[in-house]
Amino acid sequence: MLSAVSSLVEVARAAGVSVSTASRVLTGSSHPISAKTRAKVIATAEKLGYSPSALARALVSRSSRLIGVLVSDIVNPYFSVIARGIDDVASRAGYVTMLSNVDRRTSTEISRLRTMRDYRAAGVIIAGSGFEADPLAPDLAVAVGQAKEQGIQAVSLTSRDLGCPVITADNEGAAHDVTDHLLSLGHRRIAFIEGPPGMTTSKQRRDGFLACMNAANLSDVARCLPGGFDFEAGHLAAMRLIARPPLPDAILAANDEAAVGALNALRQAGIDVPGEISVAGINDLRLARFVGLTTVSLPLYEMGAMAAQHVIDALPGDATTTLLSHRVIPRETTARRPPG
Amino acid sequence: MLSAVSSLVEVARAAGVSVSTASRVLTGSSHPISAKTRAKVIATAEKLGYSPSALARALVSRSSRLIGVLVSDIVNPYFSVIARGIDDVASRAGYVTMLSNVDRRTSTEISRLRTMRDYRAAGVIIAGSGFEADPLAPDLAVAVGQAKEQGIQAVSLTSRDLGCPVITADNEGAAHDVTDHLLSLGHRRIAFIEGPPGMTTSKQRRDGFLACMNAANLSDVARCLPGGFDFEAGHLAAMRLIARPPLPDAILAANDEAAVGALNALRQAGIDVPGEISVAGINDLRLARFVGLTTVSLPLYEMGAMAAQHVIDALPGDATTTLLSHRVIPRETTARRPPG
DNA sequence: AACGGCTAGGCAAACGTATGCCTTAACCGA
DNA sequence: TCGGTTAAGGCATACGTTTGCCTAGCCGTT
Repeated sequence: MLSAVSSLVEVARAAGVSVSTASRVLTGSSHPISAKTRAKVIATAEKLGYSPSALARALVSRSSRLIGVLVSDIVNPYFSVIARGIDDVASRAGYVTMLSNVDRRTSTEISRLRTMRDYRAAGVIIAGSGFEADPLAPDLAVAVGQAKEQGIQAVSLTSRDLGCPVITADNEGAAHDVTDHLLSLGHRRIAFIEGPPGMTTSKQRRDGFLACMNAANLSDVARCLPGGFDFEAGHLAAMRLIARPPLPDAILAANDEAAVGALNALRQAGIDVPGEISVAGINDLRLARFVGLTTVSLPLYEMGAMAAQHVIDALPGDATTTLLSHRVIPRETTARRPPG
Repeated sequence: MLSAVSSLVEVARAAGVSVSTASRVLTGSSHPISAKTRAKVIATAEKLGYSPSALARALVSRSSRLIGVLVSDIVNPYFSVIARGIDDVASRAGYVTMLSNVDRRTSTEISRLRTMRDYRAAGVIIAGSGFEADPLAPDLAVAVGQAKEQGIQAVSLTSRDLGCPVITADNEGAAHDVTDHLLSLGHRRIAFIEGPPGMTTSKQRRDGFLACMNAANLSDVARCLPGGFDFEAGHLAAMRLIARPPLPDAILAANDEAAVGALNALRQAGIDVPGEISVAGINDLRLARFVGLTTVSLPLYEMGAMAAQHVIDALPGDATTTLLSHRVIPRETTARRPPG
């Protein structure tokens, strides 16, 4: 209470024991300590408001309880749900997360990864957006390699080839299944609003869509439009569809936000959803529930949780890929195709 | 590249200099070093993939570049925007943020604060939800006091009495101004859907609403309904209003999410917004733009940025309160009151 | 009586870095 | 020639822990 900062040394002195004894009491070591001494040390530590230096601990034990988390943008609900999953299992295990926003910039990703390394993080979870085609991508892989060499666990949440285990959603399957849902409602001419070009996730979702359409022998009426992962992109893409009739039977957007943007454009144009056209998205963010959007729920929280658990358990598994399952959530923006 | 982990000692040896010289080169100390030696050290460090231990640095310099951030729930956009503001200025200054979700539980808040202290954070930014009436609130203040004694900067983002500087939005003013906006559109009978009971923010927003109504001599037609900060709460509150006609002229919700919930209930009941009734919220989350909700924009990002800057600059200012300004954003859910 | 094992506790080294202080050499002006 | 300043670099200590190894006493066994 009096001293500005109290170290183990001070606690030991005040309790009349050696530093090692104090340490052993406070860490709950298996080394035998008399009940009396133990109580004395604990009481003294309490009284002095002792706070063990996690820094010193990490230094000597050569392992911190820090987990680095790299996301594109924490404001994006996609990433915040992942981050939440990570933090929940991390803090339950006594770990703390270092969060960093990298804004889809691989160079930033590399630099932040280096920072996490400097802090001797137990592990790093990379949930950046994953631009496969980025010329810096190999450098990132190198940085990941260096981290691993230093004993830092790395886990990727997008399936880029980073030389570390990947835990991710089955994006392709998700897109496939929601497409299938639209087909089961009788829709045939389906337009797909793509995600940002170059991103792994974008590609996987488009592949899923096309695979499903192909399997149904509908590849000739499948249509892909350039889009993006945000509201405006969806809005714009839908406007373009509206401008060149006839409208498709249904629109699938690579993303809930884009789907809502499309929804908005359609309704502004006086087009009834789902009366005249169905709309669906992917992700099942809270937003989707608000507007009643049909979508597919991705295991984002679980991805984060699992990745954190992987780091904490110091699991190996170098090139393993874990695919978590999804679920189509039908809501009010999709309906059976109207006759005619 | 070869050694699993390389320390300054190894770099020094490999470069044929002493540890202190290596240190001075790598930290850019003002101590004079010959250009040749400097180059040699830098090259060696590069070749060995040297990563300076931030832990050891922090230990010896007695100050880390870690900033603790306590939020209720990072998935809530309110907090993620704040967190983004923090991280942007933090990482630009070479700091890294430790994020922790405390779920409105003061006990968790205290425990996480302790963890941040153990890591000798340079500062802690407390953006928990702020339950004033919580019996543990004094304990939190004590924990903050201990942290400060240890040289840890503390900043609160809600105006609880924590004995540390407060940087916050003018919640009362925001509610006042958006109420005023509704009045200026001719509305008189306004219903306010409150936030969760016991929270500072809830109370301030209600106060702002009531103050504005009082000033307009309309306290007799001002009506407050219990609500909450989420979609369901707004939905429920609106349902109750619908069940007992007549409808008010307008509804102000303490929150965008609740406002959207109310909007949803009204439209489900076939009530035209803004034709028959106006609806407004507070916060101006992305969601508000999507649904065209009239709201008031709060400086959440700036709050975070400013708090981080405060920590980094190690500013004093014990009991100071900084109020950041807001702006009413009229959109499509409010309109002039229909005649009759 | 000698010895093994257990309990309780202390000593000191190590983790990786920063920095105050010292030494040496070179250089400059008087 | 000499004192003084400056450049360049090394030595050693400190930061706050953990932990392997050692000591001392005590008890029980043979």
